[in-house]
Amino acid sequence: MPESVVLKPVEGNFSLGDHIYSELREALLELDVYNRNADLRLDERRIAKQMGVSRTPIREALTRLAQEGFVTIQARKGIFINRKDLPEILELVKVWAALESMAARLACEVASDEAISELRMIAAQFSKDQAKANIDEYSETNIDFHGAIMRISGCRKLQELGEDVFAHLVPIRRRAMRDVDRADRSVVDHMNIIEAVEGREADLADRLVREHTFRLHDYIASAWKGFMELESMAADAKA
Amino acid sequence: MPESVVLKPVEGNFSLGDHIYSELREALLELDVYNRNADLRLDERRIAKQMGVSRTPIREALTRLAQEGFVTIQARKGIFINRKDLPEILELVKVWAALESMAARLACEVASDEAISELRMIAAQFSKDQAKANIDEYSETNIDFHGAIMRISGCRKLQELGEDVFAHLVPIRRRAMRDVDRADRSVVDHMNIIEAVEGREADLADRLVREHTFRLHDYIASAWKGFMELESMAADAKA
DNA sequence: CTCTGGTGTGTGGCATACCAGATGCACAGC
DNA sequence: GCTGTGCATCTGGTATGCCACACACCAGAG
Repeated sequence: MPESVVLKPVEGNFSLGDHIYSELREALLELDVYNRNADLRLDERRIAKQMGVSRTPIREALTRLAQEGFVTIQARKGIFINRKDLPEILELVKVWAALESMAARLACEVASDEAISELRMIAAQFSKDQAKANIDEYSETNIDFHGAIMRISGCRKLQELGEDVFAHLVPIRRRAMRDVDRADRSVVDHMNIIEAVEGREADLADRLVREHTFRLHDYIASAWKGFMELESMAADAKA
Repeated sequence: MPESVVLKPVEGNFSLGDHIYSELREALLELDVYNRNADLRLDERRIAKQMGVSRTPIREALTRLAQEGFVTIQARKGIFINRKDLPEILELVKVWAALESMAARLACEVASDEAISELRMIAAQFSKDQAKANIDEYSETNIDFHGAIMRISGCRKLQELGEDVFAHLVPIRRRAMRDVDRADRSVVDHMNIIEAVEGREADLADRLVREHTFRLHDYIASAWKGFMELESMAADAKA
Protein backbone atom coordinates (compact mmCIF):
# COMPACT_ATOMS: atom_id res chain seq x y z
CA MET A 1 0.00 0.00 0.00
CA PRO A 2 1.33 3.45 -0.91
CA GLU A 3 2.73 5.30 2.04
CA SER A 4 0.82 8.38 0.96
CA VAL A 5 -2.57 6.79 1.63
CA VAL A 6 -3.18 7.62 5.26
CA LEU A 7 -6.37 6.44 6.88
CA LYS A 8 -7.53 7.72 10.19
CA PRO A 9 -8.00 5.07 12.85
CA VAL A 10 -11.51 4.10 13.80
CA GLU A 11 -12.45 6.22 16.74
CA GLY A 12 -14.05 5.09 19.96
CA ASN A 13 -16.21 2.10 20.69
CA PHE A 14 -19.03 1.51 18.30
CA SER A 15 -21.39 -0.51 20.34
CA LEU A 16 -25.14 -0.50 20.40
CA GLY A 17 -24.99 0.05 24.12
CA ASP A 18 -23.00 3.25 23.77
CA HIS A 19 -25.14 4.53 20.97
CA ILE A 20 -28.37 3.83 22.78
CA TYR A 21 -26.97 5.43 25.90
CA SER A 22 -26.31 8.71 24.09
CA GLU A 23 -29.59 8.56 22.26
CA LEU A 24 -31.59 7.86 25.37
CA ARG A 25 -29.75 10.47 27.40
CA GLU A 26 -30.43 13.14 24.85
CA ALA A 27 -34.07 12.15 24.65
CA LEU A 28 -34.41 12.37 28.42
CA LEU A 29 -32.91 15.87 28.49
CA GLU A 30 -35.23 16.93 25.72
CA LEU A 31 -38.21 15.60 27.56
CA ASP A 32 -40.44 17.85 29.57
CA VAL A 33 -40.17 15.86 32.74
CA TYR A 34 -41.90 18.54 34.70
CA ASN A 35 -45.03 18.24 32.67
CA ARG A 36 -47.32 16.72 35.23
CA ASN A 37 -49.00 14.65 32.56
CA ALA A 38 -45.69 13.29 31.35
CA ASP A 39 -45.27 9.56 31.33
CA LEU A 40 -42.25 8.95 33.49
CA ARG A 41 -42.23 5.23 32.96
CA LEU A 42 -39.80 3.50 30.64
CA ASP A 43 -40.15 -0.02 29.36
CA GLU A 44 -37.13 -2.03 28.29
CA ARG A 45 -39.07 -4.19 25.87
CA ARG A 46 -40.87 -1.29 24.28
CA ILE A 47 -37.63 0.66 23.74
CA ALA A 48 -35.93 -2.47 22.44
CA LYS A 49 -38.66 -3.09 19.87
CA GLN A 50 -38.77 0.59 18.99
CA MET A 51 -35.04 0.70 18.32
CA GLY A 52 -34.93 -2.70 16.70
CA VAL A 53 -32.49 -4.30 19.10
CA SER A 54 -32.66 -6.73 21.97
CA ARG A 55 -33.07 -5.77 25.59
CA THR A 56 -29.42 -6.32 26.42
CA PRO A 57 -27.92 -3.09 25.06
CA ILE A 58 -30.97 -1.19 26.27
CA ARG A 59 -30.40 -2.50 29.76
CA GLU A 60 -26.75 -1.52 29.60
CA ALA A 61 -27.67 2.03 28.65
CA LEU A 62 -30.32 2.24 31.35
CA THR A 63 -27.89 0.96 33.95
CA ARG A 64 -25.55 3.80 33.09
CA LEU A 65 -28.34 6.36 33.15
CA ALA A 66 -29.40 5.07 36.54
CA GLN A 67 -25.84 5.42 37.77
CA GLU A 68 -25.89 9.04 36.69
CA GLY A 69 -29.17 9.63 38.44
CA PHE A 70 -31.34 10.26 35.42
CA VAL A 71 -33.55 7.25 36.00
CA THR A 72 -34.36 4.88 38.83
CA ILE A 73 -34.58 1.16 38.24
CA GLN A 74 -36.86 -0.70 40.59
CA ALA A 75 -36.50 -4.44 40.41
CA ARG A 76 -39.57 -6.09 38.90
CA LYS A 77 -41.53 -2.87 39.21
CA GLY A 78 -40.33 -0.58 36.50
CA ILE A 79 -37.89 2.04 35.32
CA PHE A 80 -38.82 5.62 36.05
CA ILE A 81 -37.43 8.92 34.91
CA ASN A 82 -36.33 10.94 37.91
CA ARG A 83 -38.23 14.14 38.34
CA LYS A 84 -36.07 16.33 40.54
CA ASP A 85 -37.72 18.53 43.10
CA LEU A 86 -36.72 22.06 44.05
CA PRO A 87 -34.34 21.22 46.92
CA GLU A 88 -32.51 18.77 44.70
CA ILE A 89 -32.18 21.31 41.90
CA LEU A 90 -30.85 23.89 44.30
CA GLU A 91 -28.28 21.43 45.57
CA LEU A 92 -27.10 20.87 42.02
CA VAL A 93 -26.72 24.61 41.54
CA LYS A 94 -24.65 24.79 44.70
CA VAL A 95 -22.39 22.04 43.46
CA TRP A 96 -22.09 23.85 40.18
CA ALA A 97 -21.13 27.02 42.02
CA ALA A 98 -18.44 25.11 43.89
CA LEU A 99 -16.98 23.67 40.70
CA GLU A 100 -17.10 26.77 38.58
CA SER A 101 -15.74 29.13 41.20
CA MET A 102 -12.81 26.80 41.63
CA ALA A 103 -12.42 26.71 37.86
CA ALA A 104 -12.29 30.51 37.76
CA ARG A 105 -9.68 30.48 40.49
CA LEU A 106 -7.53 27.99 38.66
CA ALA A 107 -7.97 29.91 35.43
CA CYS A 108 -6.47 32.96 37.10
CA GLU A 109 -3.48 30.92 38.14
CA VAL A 110 -2.72 28.75 35.14
CA ALA A 111 -4.57 29.88 32.03
CA SER A 112 -2.61 31.52 29.24
CA ASP A 113 -3.48 35.04 28.16
CA GLU A 114 -4.73 33.64 24.86
CA ALA A 115 -7.05 31.24 26.65
CA ILE A 116 -8.41 34.04 28.79
CA SER A 117 -8.99 36.23 25.77
CA GLU A 118 -11.41 33.56 24.62
CA LEU A 119 -13.74 34.59 27.41
CA ARG A 120 -13.97 38.13 26.15
CA MET A 121 -14.59 36.97 22.61
CA ILE A 122 -17.49 34.84 23.69
CA ALA A 123 -18.97 37.54 25.85
CA ALA A 124 -18.49 40.13 23.14
CA GLN A 125 -20.92 38.28 20.95
CA PHE A 126 -23.70 39.84 22.89
CA SER A 127 -23.80 43.32 24.26
CA LYS A 128 -26.20 44.18 26.98
CA ASP A 129 -28.84 45.39 24.53
CA GLN A 130 -28.57 42.47 22.21
CA ALA A 131 -29.02 40.08 25.06
CA LYS A 132 -32.53 41.26 25.62
CA ALA A 133 -33.41 41.13 21.95
CA ASN A 134 -32.29 37.61 21.33
CA ILE A 135 -32.65 35.59 24.46
CA ASP A 136 -32.36 32.19 22.87
CA GLU A 137 -29.04 32.85 21.21
CA TYR A 138 -27.79 34.58 24.30
CA SER A 139 -28.57 31.45 26.24
CA GLU A 140 -26.25 29.52 23.95
CA THR A 141 -23.53 32.09 24.39
CA ASN A 142 -24.09 31.97 28.11
CA ILE A 143 -23.53 28.23 28.14
CA ASP A 144 -20.39 28.71 26.06
CA PHE A 145 -19.09 31.25 28.52
CA HIS A 146 -19.45 28.99 31.51
CA GLY A 147 -18.07 26.09 29.53
CA ALA A 148 -15.06 28.20 28.61
CA ILE A 149 -14.28 28.97 32.22
CA MET A 150 -14.32 25.29 33.03
CA ARG A 151 -12.12 24.58 30.04
CA ILE A 152 -9.44 27.17 30.64
CA SER A 153 -9.13 26.05 34.24
CA GLY A 154 -7.00 23.28 32.79
CA CYS A 155 -8.70 20.80 35.09
CA ARG A 156 -10.49 18.18 33.03
CA LYS A 157 -12.15 16.50 35.96
CA LEU A 158 -13.60 19.80 37.04
CA GLN A 159 -14.88 20.30 33.53
CA GLU A 160 -16.34 16.83 33.20
CA LEU A 161 -18.06 16.94 36.56
CA GLY A 162 -19.39 20.38 35.72
CA GLU A 163 -20.88 19.09 32.51
CA ASP A 164 -22.48 16.19 34.32
CA VAL A 165 -24.05 18.47 36.88
CA PHE A 166 -25.09 20.87 34.18
CA ALA A 167 -26.85 18.13 32.24
CA HIS A 168 -29.23 17.62 35.13
CA LEU A 169 -30.08 21.31 35.04
CA VAL A 170 -30.80 21.50 31.32
CA PRO A 171 -34.58 21.15 31.67
CA ILE A 172 -34.55 23.90 34.28
CA ARG A 173 -32.37 26.21 32.28
CA ARG A 174 -34.73 25.95 29.36
CA ARG A 175 -37.14 27.93 31.46
CA ALA A 176 -34.97 30.04 33.72
CA MET A 177 -33.12 31.56 30.78
CA ARG A 178 -36.31 32.79 29.18
CA ASP A 179 -36.54 35.42 31.82
CA VAL A 180 -35.52 38.63 30.07
CA ASP A 181 -34.85 40.58 33.22
CA ARG A 182 -32.02 38.35 34.21
CA ALA A 183 -30.04 38.83 31.02
CA ASP A 184 -28.90 42.36 31.96
CA ARG A 185 -27.49 41.31 35.24
CA SER A 186 -25.91 38.26 33.66
CA VAL A 187 -24.02 40.32 31.10
CA VAL A 188 -22.69 42.63 33.78
CA ASP A 189 -21.65 39.69 35.93
CA HIS A 190 -19.82 38.10 33.05
CA MET A 191 -17.91 41.27 32.31
CA ASN A 192 -16.83 41.57 35.91
CA ILE A 193 -15.73 37.95 35.93
CA ILE A 194 -13.72 38.45 32.76
CA GLU A 195 -11.94 41.43 34.20
CA ALA A 196 -11.11 39.55 37.38
CA VAL A 197 -9.67 36.65 35.44
CA GLU A 198 -7.74 38.92 33.12
CA GLY A 199 -6.31 40.65 36.15
CA ARG A 200 -5.42 37.23 37.61
CA GLU A 201 -7.33 38.09 40.75
CA ALA A 202 -8.10 34.56 41.87
CA ASP A 203 -9.98 35.42 45.05
CA LEU A 204 -12.12 37.96 43.28
CA ALA A 205 -12.89 35.70 40.33
CA ASP A 206 -13.77 32.89 42.70
CA ARG A 207 -16.16 35.15 44.58
CA LEU A 208 -17.75 36.70 41.53
CA VAL A 209 -18.47 33.36 39.90
CA ARG A 210 -19.86 31.98 43.12
CA GLU A 211 -22.11 34.97 43.65
CA HIS A 212 -23.21 34.88 40.04
CA THR A 213 -24.24 31.26 40.31
CA PHE A 214 -25.96 31.85 43.62
CA ARG A 215 -28.05 34.53 41.99
CA LEU A 216 -29.28 31.80 39.67
CA HIS A 217 -29.81 29.68 42.76
CA ASP A 218 -31.96 32.29 44.43
CA TYR A 219 -33.79 33.05 41.22
CA ILE A 220 -34.75 29.42 40.72
CA ALA A 221 -35.87 29.21 44.33
CA SER A 222 -38.17 32.19 43.90
CA ALA A 223 -39.41 31.37 40.42
CA TRP A 224 -39.92 27.66 40.90
CA LYS A 225 -43.63 27.80 41.53
CA GLY A 226 -43.97 29.83 38.37
CA PHE A 227 -42.16 27.18 36.36
CA MET A 228 -44.45 24.51 37.61
CA GLU A 229 -47.57 26.47 36.89
CA LEU A 230 -46.44 27.21 33.37
CA GLU A 231 -45.86 23.53 32.91
CA SER A 232 -49.29 22.65 34.14
CA MET A 233 -50.90 25.19 31.87
CA ALA A 234 -48.99 23.87 28.90
CA ALA A 235 -50.06 20.38 29.81
CA ASP A 236 -53.70 21.40 30.11
CA ALA A 237 -53.62 23.25 26.84
CA LYS A 238 -52.34 20.19 25.05
CA ALA A 239 -54.95 17.97 26.68
CA MET B 1 -52.96 -9.31 61.97
CA PRO B 2 -52.55 -7.21 65.10
CA GLU B 3 -51.95 -3.58 64.41
CA SER B 4 -49.15 -3.65 66.94
CA VAL B 5 -47.02 -5.97 64.88
CA VAL B 6 -45.10 -3.59 62.66
CA LEU B 7 -42.65 -5.03 60.22
CA LYS B 8 -40.10 -2.94 58.49
CA PRO B 9 -40.28 -3.04 54.70
CA VAL B 10 -37.61 -4.92 52.84
CA GLU B 11 -34.89 -2.44 52.12
CA GLY B 12 -33.27 -1.75 48.79
CA ASN B 13 -32.90 -3.88 45.73
CA PHE B 14 -31.48 -7.30 46.31
CA SER B 15 -30.04 -8.14 43.00
CA LEU B 16 -26.88 -9.97 42.13
CA GLY B 17 -25.85 -7.03 40.01
CA ASP B 18 -25.98 -4.62 42.92
CA HIS B 19 -24.20 -6.97 45.24
CA ILE B 20 -21.45 -7.72 42.77
CA TYR B 21 -21.06 -4.03 42.07
CA SER B 22 -20.39 -3.26 45.74
CA GLU B 23 -18.18 -6.28 46.14
CA LEU B 24 -16.13 -5.50 43.06
CA ARG B 25 -15.85 -1.82 43.90
CA GLU B 26 -14.54 -2.57 47.36
CA ALA B 27 -12.08 -5.07 45.95
CA LEU B 28 -10.79 -2.52 43.48
CA LEU B 29 -10.23 0.07 46.18
CA GLU B 30 -8.43 -2.48 48.29
CA LEU B 31 -6.21 -3.41 45.41
CA ASP B 32 -2.73 -2.02 45.08
CA VAL B 33 -3.24 -0.68 41.61
CA TYR B 34 0.03 1.16 41.72
CA ASN B 35 1.99 -2.00 42.18
CA ARG B 36 3.71 -2.19 38.83
CA ASN B 37 3.41 -5.96 38.83
CA ALA B 38 -0.30 -5.81 39.49
CA ASP B 39 -2.53 -7.50 36.99
CA LEU B 40 -4.83 -4.77 35.81
CA ARG B 41 -6.89 -7.01 33.59
CA LEU B 42 -10.31 -8.24 34.53
CA ASP B 43 -12.09 -11.12 32.90
CA GLU B 44 -15.85 -11.35 32.90
CA ARG B 45 -15.91 -15.12 32.60
CA ARG B 46 -13.31 -15.64 35.30
CA ILE B 47 -15.14 -13.39 37.76
CA ALA B 48 -18.43 -15.03 36.88
CA LYS B 49 -17.09 -18.49 37.57
CA GLN B 50 -15.35 -17.27 40.71
CA MET B 51 -18.55 -15.80 42.09
CA GLY B 52 -20.73 -18.61 40.86
CA VAL B 53 -23.03 -16.54 38.69
CA SER B 54 -23.43 -15.87 35.00
CA ARG B 55 -21.74 -13.09 33.11
CA THR B 56 -24.84 -10.91 32.99
CA PRO B 57 -24.77 -9.44 36.51
CA ILE B 58 -21.00 -9.18 36.28
CA ARG B 59 -21.31 -7.15 33.13
CA GLU B 60 -23.88 -4.91 34.76
CA ALA B 61 -21.55 -4.22 37.67
CA LEU B 62 -18.61 -3.59 35.36
CA THR B 63 -20.67 -1.20 33.27
CA ARG B 64 -21.37 0.85 36.37
CA LEU B 65 -17.75 0.78 37.47
CA ALA B 66 -16.72 1.93 34.01
CA GLN B 67 -19.20 4.79 34.24
CA GLU B 68 -17.57 5.84 37.50
CA GLY B 69 -14.15 5.71 35.95
CA PHE B 70 -12.74 2.81 37.93
CA VAL B 71 -12.30 0.56 34.93
CA THR B 72 -12.18 0.91 31.18
CA ILE B 73 -14.04 -1.51 28.95
CA GLN B 74 -12.54 -1.97 25.53
CA ALA B 75 -14.77 -3.85 23.15
CA ARG B 76 -13.38 -7.26 22.31
CA LYS B 77 -10.07 -6.36 23.88
CA GLY B 78 -10.53 -6.50 27.56
CA ILE B 79 -11.52 -4.76 30.77
CA PHE B 80 -8.76 -2.92 32.55
CA ILE B 81 -8.50 -1.31 35.95
CA ASN B 82 -7.69 2.35 35.55
CA ARG B 83 -4.38 3.30 37.02
CA LYS B 84 -4.51 7.04 37.55
CA ASP B 85 -1.42 9.07 36.93
CA LEU B 86 -0.22 12.04 38.97
CA PRO B 87 -1.93 14.82 36.97
CA GLU B 88 -5.23 12.96 37.23
CA ILE B 89 -4.85 12.48 40.97
CA LEU B 90 -4.05 16.15 41.42
CA GLU B 91 -7.16 17.09 39.46
CA LEU B 92 -9.25 14.95 41.77
CA VAL B 93 -7.76 16.72 44.77
CA LYS B 94 -8.64 20.06 43.23
CA VAL B 95 -12.21 18.95 42.70
CA TRP B 96 -12.30 17.75 46.26
CA ALA B 97 -11.04 21.14 47.42
CA ALA B 98 -13.80 22.82 45.45
CA LEU B 99 -16.50 20.64 46.98
CA GLU B 100 -15.29 20.69 50.54
CA SER B 101 -14.59 24.39 50.69
CA MET B 102 -18.13 25.00 49.46
CA ALA B 103 -19.37 22.56 52.09
CA ALA B 104 -17.56 24.50 54.81
CA ARG B 105 -19.09 27.70 53.53
CA LEU B 106 -22.58 26.26 53.56
CA ALA B 107 -22.00 24.77 56.99
CA CYS B 108 -21.28 28.25 58.31
CA GLU B 109 -24.54 29.47 56.91
CA VAL B 110 -26.99 26.68 57.62
CA ALA B 111 -25.61 24.15 60.11
CA SER B 112 -27.04 24.06 63.61
CA ASP B 113 -24.76 24.67 66.57
CA GLU B 114 -25.23 21.03 67.57
CA ALA B 115 -24.13 19.87 64.14
CA ILE B 116 -21.07 22.06 64.31
CA SER B 117 -20.16 20.81 67.74
CA GLU B 118 -19.81 17.43 66.12
CA LEU B 119 -16.70 18.68 64.39
CA ARG B 120 -15.01 19.50 67.63
CA MET B 121 -15.92 16.16 69.10
CA ILE B 122 -14.35 14.33 66.22
CA ALA B 123 -11.23 16.45 66.26
CA ALA B 124 -10.95 16.14 70.03
CA GLN B 125 -10.37 12.42 69.66
CA PHE B 126 -6.83 13.17 68.76
CA SER B 127 -4.64 15.83 70.21
CA LYS B 128 -1.58 16.93 68.36
CA ASP B 129 0.67 14.54 70.25
CA GLN B 130 -1.54 11.55 69.92
CA ALA B 131 -1.78 12.07 66.22
CA LYS B 132 1.86 11.31 65.80
CA ALA B 133 1.70 8.26 68.00
CA ASN B 134 -1.19 6.59 66.30
CA ILE B 135 -1.22 7.54 62.69
CA ASP B 136 -3.56 4.83 61.49
CA GLU B 137 -6.35 5.71 63.86
CA TYR B 138 -5.79 9.35 63.21
CA SER B 139 -6.29 8.71 59.54
CA GLU B 140 -9.73 7.30 60.30
CA THR B 141 -10.58 10.31 62.41
CA ASN B 142 -9.31 12.54 59.66
CA ILE B 143 -11.68 10.94 57.20
CA ASP B 144 -14.52 11.34 59.67
CA PHE B 145 -13.72 15.00 60.06
CA HIS B 146 -13.88 15.73 56.38
CA GLY B 147 -16.97 13.60 56.02
CA ALA B 148 -18.59 15.57 58.83
CA ILE B 149 -18.00 18.88 57.06
CA MET B 150 -19.67 17.52 53.97
CA ARG B 151 -22.55 16.21 56.04
CA ILE B 152 -23.31 19.32 58.05
CA SER B 153 -23.29 21.39 54.87
CA GLY B 154 -26.80 20.08 54.46
CA CYS B 155 -26.14 19.52 50.78
CA ARG B 156 -26.47 15.85 49.96
CA LYS B 157 -25.26 16.16 46.39
CA LEU B 158 -22.13 17.84 47.61
CA GLN B 159 -21.64 15.02 50.06
CA GLU B 160 -22.29 12.28 47.53
CA LEU B 161 -20.02 13.77 44.92
CA GLY B 162 -17.36 14.27 47.55
CA GLU B 163 -17.54 10.63 48.50
CA ASP B 164 -17.28 9.59 44.88
CA VAL B 165 -14.21 11.72 44.35
CA PHE B 166 -12.74 10.54 47.60
CA ALA B 167 -13.16 6.92 46.61
CA HIS B 168 -10.77 7.43 43.73
CA LEU B 169 -8.21 8.81 46.14
CA VAL B 170 -8.39 5.97 48.64
CA PRO B 171 -5.36 4.11 47.30
CA ILE B 172 -3.36 7.34 47.42
CA ARG B 173 -4.45 8.26 50.91
CA ARG B 174 -3.32 4.90 52.16
CA ARG B 175 0.18 6.15 51.55
CA ALA B 176 -0.01 9.88 51.98
CA MET B 177 -1.45 9.59 55.46
CA ARG B 178 1.45 7.49 56.66
CA ASP B 179 3.61 10.53 56.64
CA VAL B 180 4.02 11.50 60.26
CA ASP B 181 5.20 15.02 59.60
CA ARG B 182 1.94 15.98 58.05
CA ALA B 183 -0.22 15.04 61.03
CA ASP B 184 0.89 18.06 63.07
CA ARG B 185 -0.06 20.52 60.44
CA SER B 186 -3.29 18.66 59.79
CA VAL B 187 -4.41 18.91 63.40
CA VAL B 188 -3.69 22.63 63.48
CA ASP B 189 -5.56 23.14 60.22
CA HIS B 190 -8.56 21.27 61.51
CA MET B 191 -8.69 23.36 64.65
CA ASN B 192 -8.59 26.55 62.65
CA ILE B 193 -11.34 25.28 60.40
CA ILE B 194 -13.50 24.37 63.37
CA GLU B 195 -13.12 27.80 64.86
CA ALA B 196 -14.02 29.45 61.60
CA VAL B 197 -17.15 27.35 61.23
CA GLU B 198 -18.11 27.90 64.86
CA GLY B 199 -17.71 31.62 64.30
CA ARG B 200 -19.85 31.33 61.17
CA GLU B 201 -17.09 32.95 59.17
CA ALA B 202 -17.99 31.55 55.78
CA ASP B 203 -15.26 33.22 53.77
CA LEU B 204 -12.61 32.19 56.23
CA ALA B 205 -13.82 28.61 56.50
CA ASP B 206 -13.98 28.36 52.74
CA ARG B 207 -10.41 29.60 52.44
CA LEU B 208 -8.99 27.46 55.24
CA VAL B 209 -10.50 24.27 53.87
CA ARG B 210 -9.30 25.09 50.40
CA GLU B 211 -5.79 25.82 51.57
CA HIS B 212 -5.76 22.71 53.73
CA THR B 213 -6.70 20.53 50.78
CA PHE B 214 -4.20 22.26 48.54
CA ARG B 215 -1.49 21.42 51.01
CA LEU B 216 -2.43 17.79 50.43
CA HIS B 217 -2.34 18.57 46.72
CA ASP B 218 1.18 19.96 46.89
CA TYR B 219 2.32 17.19 49.18
CA ILE B 220 1.15 14.51 46.78
CA ALA B 221 2.81 16.33 43.91
CA SER B 222 6.13 16.37 45.73
CA ALA B 223 5.94 12.91 47.26
CA TRP B 224 4.55 11.09 44.23
CA LYS B 225 7.84 9.72 43.04
CA GLY B 226 8.44 8.40 46.52
CA PHE B 227 5.11 6.57 46.50
CA MET B 228 5.93 4.90 43.25
CA GLU B 229 9.35 3.82 44.41
CA LEU B 230 7.94 2.36 47.57
CA GLU B 231 5.48 0.45 45.49
CA SER B 232 8.17 -0.88 43.25
CA MET B 233 10.25 -1.97 46.19
CA ALA B 234 7.31 -3.75 47.74
CA ALA B 235 6.64 -5.46 44.46
CA ASP B 236 10.24 -6.54 44.12
CA ALA B 237 10.35 -7.83 47.67
CA LYS B 238 7.32 -9.99 47.06
CA ALA B 239 8.72 -11.30 43.81
C1' DC C 1 15.36 -15.25 6.69
C1' DT C 2 11.38 -12.30 5.96
C1' DC C 3 7.02 -11.22 4.95
C1' DT C 4 2.34 -12.38 4.20
C1' DG C 5 -1.93 -14.64 4.86
C1' DG C 6 -4.47 -18.10 7.37
C1' DT C 7 -6.18 -19.96 11.52
C1' DG C 8 -7.23 -20.93 16.34
C1' DT C 9 -8.39 -18.99 20.55
C1' DG C 10 -9.81 -15.31 23.79
C1' DT C 11 -12.87 -11.49 24.81
C1' DG C 12 -16.62 -8.46 24.94
C1' DG C 13 -21.31 -7.52 22.48
C1' DC C 14 -25.77 -9.04 21.58
C1' DA C 15 -30.03 -11.95 21.20
C1' DT C 16 -33.03 -15.00 23.46
C1' DA C 17 -35.36 -17.93 26.80
C1' DC C 18 -36.82 -18.43 31.18
C1' DC C 19 -37.44 -17.06 36.11
C1' DA C 20 -39.70 -14.88 40.03
C1' DG C 21 -41.63 -11.00 42.19
C1' DA C 22 -45.29 -7.37 41.46
C1' DT C 23 -49.82 -6.08 39.97
C1' DG C 24 -54.42 -5.90 38.67
C1' DC C 25 -58.66 -8.08 38.09
C1' DA C 26 -62.16 -11.42 38.27
C1' DC C 27 -64.71 -14.48 40.86
C1' DA C 28 -65.98 -17.24 44.86
C1' DG C 29 -67.28 -17.01 49.70
C1' DC C 30 -69.33 -14.60 53.34
C1' DG D 1 -71.71 -5.33 48.98
C1' DC D 2 -67.24 -6.47 50.82
C1' DT D 3 -63.27 -9.27 51.27
C1' DG D 4 -59.66 -12.04 49.91
C1' DT D 5 -57.91 -15.63 47.16
C1' DG D 6 -56.03 -17.17 42.82
C1' DC D 7 -54.69 -16.54 38.19
C1' DA D 8 -53.13 -14.06 34.03
C1' DT D 9 -49.90 -10.90 32.89
C1' DC D 10 -46.30 -7.41 33.19
C1' DT D 11 -41.52 -6.27 34.32
C1' DG D 12 -36.92 -6.44 35.50
C1' DG D 13 -33.15 -10.14 36.63
C1' DT D 14 -30.37 -13.95 35.20
C1' DA D 15 -28.37 -17.70 32.44
C1' DT D 16 -26.75 -19.17 27.95
C1' DG D 17 -25.27 -19.48 23.36
C1' DC D 18 -23.47 -17.51 19.43
C1' DC D 19 -21.20 -13.76 16.92
C1' DA D 20 -17.45 -10.65 15.32
C1' DC D 21 -13.34 -8.70 16.17
C1' DA D 22 -8.42 -8.78 18.25
C1' DC D 23 -4.38 -11.09 18.52
C1' DA D 24 -0.87 -14.46 18.77
C1' DC D 25 0.98 -18.08 16.34
C1' DC D 26 2.18 -20.83 12.41
C1' DA D 27 3.04 -22.19 7.71
C1' DG D 28 4.22 -21.39 3.10
C1' DA D 29 5.77 -18.30 -0.60
C1' DG D 30 9.37 -15.28 -1.89
